[in-house]
Amino acid sequence: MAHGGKPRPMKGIRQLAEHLDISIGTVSRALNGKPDVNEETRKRVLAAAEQLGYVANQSGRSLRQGTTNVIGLMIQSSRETVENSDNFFLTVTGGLQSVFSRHNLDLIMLPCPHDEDPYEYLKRMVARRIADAMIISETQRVDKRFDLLAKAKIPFAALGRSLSGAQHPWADLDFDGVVNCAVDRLVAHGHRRIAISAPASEINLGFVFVDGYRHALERHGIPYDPALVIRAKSSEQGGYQVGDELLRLESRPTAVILIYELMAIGLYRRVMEAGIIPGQDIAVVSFREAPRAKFLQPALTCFRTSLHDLGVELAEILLSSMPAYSEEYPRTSRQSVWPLELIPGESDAFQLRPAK
Amino acid sequence: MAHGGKPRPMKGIRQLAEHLDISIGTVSRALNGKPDVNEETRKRVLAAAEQLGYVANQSGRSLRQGTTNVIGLMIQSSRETVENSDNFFLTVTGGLQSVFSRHNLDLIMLPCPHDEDPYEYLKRMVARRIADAMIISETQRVDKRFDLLAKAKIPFAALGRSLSGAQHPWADLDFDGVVNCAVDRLVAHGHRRIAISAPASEINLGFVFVDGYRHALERHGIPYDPALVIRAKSSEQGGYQVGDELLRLESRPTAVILIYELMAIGLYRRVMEAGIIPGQDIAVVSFREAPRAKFLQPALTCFRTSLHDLGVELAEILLSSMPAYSEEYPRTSRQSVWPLELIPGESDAFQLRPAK
DNA sequence: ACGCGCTCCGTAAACGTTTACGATACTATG
DNA sequence: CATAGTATCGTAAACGTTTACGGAGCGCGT
Repeated sequence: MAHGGKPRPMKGIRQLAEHLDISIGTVSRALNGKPDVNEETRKRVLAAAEQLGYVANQSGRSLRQGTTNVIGLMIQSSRETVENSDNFFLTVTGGLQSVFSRHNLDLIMLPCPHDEDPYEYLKRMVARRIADAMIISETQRVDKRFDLLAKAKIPFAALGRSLSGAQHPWADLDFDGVVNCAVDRLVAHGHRRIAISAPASEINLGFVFVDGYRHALERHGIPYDPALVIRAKSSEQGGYQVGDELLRLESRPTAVILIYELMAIGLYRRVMEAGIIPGQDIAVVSFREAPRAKFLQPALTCFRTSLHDLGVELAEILLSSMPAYSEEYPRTSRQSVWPLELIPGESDAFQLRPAK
Repeated sequence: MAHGGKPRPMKGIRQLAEHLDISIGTVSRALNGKPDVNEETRKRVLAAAEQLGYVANQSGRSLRQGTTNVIGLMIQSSRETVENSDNFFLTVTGGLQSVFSRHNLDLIMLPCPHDEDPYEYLKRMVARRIADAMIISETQRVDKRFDLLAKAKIPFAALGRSLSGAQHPWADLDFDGVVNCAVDRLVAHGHRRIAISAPASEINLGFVFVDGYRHALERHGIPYDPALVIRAKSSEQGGYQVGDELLRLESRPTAVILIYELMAIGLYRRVMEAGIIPGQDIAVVSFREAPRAKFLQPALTCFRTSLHDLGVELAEILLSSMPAYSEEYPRTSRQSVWPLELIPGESDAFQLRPAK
């Protein structure tokens, strides 16, 4: 019988067992839904735990069963990211959690400090066994983190495709599709000289984007001109810089593909300073709609997708490669390119005059 | 002697001890910098640990000493946040980490899912003892989380001031100062009818901002008109909406104070659609410079601060309220208002004609 | 009466650390 | 030489769980 104890915080499963006059083994089994426990006593245990606010100590639990029920999402708060990701991660995180929460898995974000090597940071986190599985982002062209995780035998998936080594699980946006669609569209409007902006080529994204661009051009029999590839930051500032570079080119392109919509703000500004009007003198198409640039004039033609759903996809890919959940998420492939939808605007709506 | 073992991953401190032919107690003491261990053996232990890649299992450690060496930063990825915080958190996080890392404390971000009650989420995290201390953000006017943390006796600090209950530790931006400065400036330019935008008043920020605004007006003998307080989201969209509301007012304000710089993009757009030119027909001043709006025309008068340094301040406040670190961070006050710097632009640079 | 299977529960051993305590060897002191 | 003090280390007990194992009670068929 309860000896008048008020619901003060529990000290452990032992107290809860004493309170109920049963053994701690039974209490544990009752709480964890094990089969060999009377339904009657299970109810009593659950009720008492609820009332006394008992929650199993995570350290004890993980120590015993070697599992933390936590998924880690590593992000680099690099200057680049901080400036351009405009809550990319928070949005994807929502999708991830909607899946993980079904399995009582908690997601934590692990922000790697600016001044620490991402590899060392991840190594530390892995060694501490802070999470059962890891999601890494902002993958580099060659990224040692893949080997680290593989060697440590910890399940993982990448947000952003991997080119390094084996067939690691990842989900990524369909850069190829976007670039293909953009080039097709521009060519159909009469453009032949099409510039493109991309981040540094060590970053996977920077490589893949330009690669797709080159192939798309080839399909149309347009020669690839490296001078038209402009490396810039994915920010308004970067867009301004892209504008600068465009104006500096001897034979100015008639169209430009941006990798990040915010850049359009800076680009518009720069070219308009030079008396060039977007959507009239130069066509602009951009990847990945940010809600930011909605107010641009003329309206920007861009590609949109649900980052939330991308998170869902990535979560399922990760779970499918975790032994404890793999049978629940059977997959034929653990790589996924996520489609985007074209949002036509006015910024590329004009037909180029055939006259040079 | 090492019996030819290649540096494969360690299984525990026991193996490391066997490898070195000393007891696990000594190994533990050596690794943790305890005094009663020979400097010679300490070196050997450290070297072996480094070579074999041994890192103490966090679960075992926390179980024993009841501490995790982790600080949790809870964020709500609410729609509001996702849309407007533009990496506010990631930037502050950098400052937090720069302090925590000096004490081998790791920061993890705990994103509360949209569909979960923040209070319940925090309760779960606290019960799991996932972190030694907590930082909460986006505090509400009355926020039960403060009581929860206080009752659980877990050290915490808030990013955003608290109005609920006792004197909890927090750091926050100096909204009062900003609003005062903005109103002073506008009044000096001849404005008397000044509108302001703010988020919903349940959010502390929404309340504090408007409160400061009212007091500033009173100082100048200008009556407070509730109709001039426009509640809107802190996004371009919200700015557009603010423009709408302004145009709808019978006696149109000659100036407006925005709470978030991005809103200016939408606001500019809306009022210009109505033929009203910012910085000429209406004065605009905004709080908290986002790097986003740098390209606005006319340049926006706004207030800037270092969110990184705000993070540093917040970290020190938190540590000062943790018994293990308090002597290292002595403070007279655990509440801190963080100053901002005025960045004059052209958007409020005109003198209002005295004629009505 | 006996054995068997089933349901339910208690016991105790792990999991990997840290740390209080005691043991040992050595040095200094009388 | 005896003793006290110091430096260094080993031993074992915790920390809070989960879970393999076995035991008690019961019903049932032979």
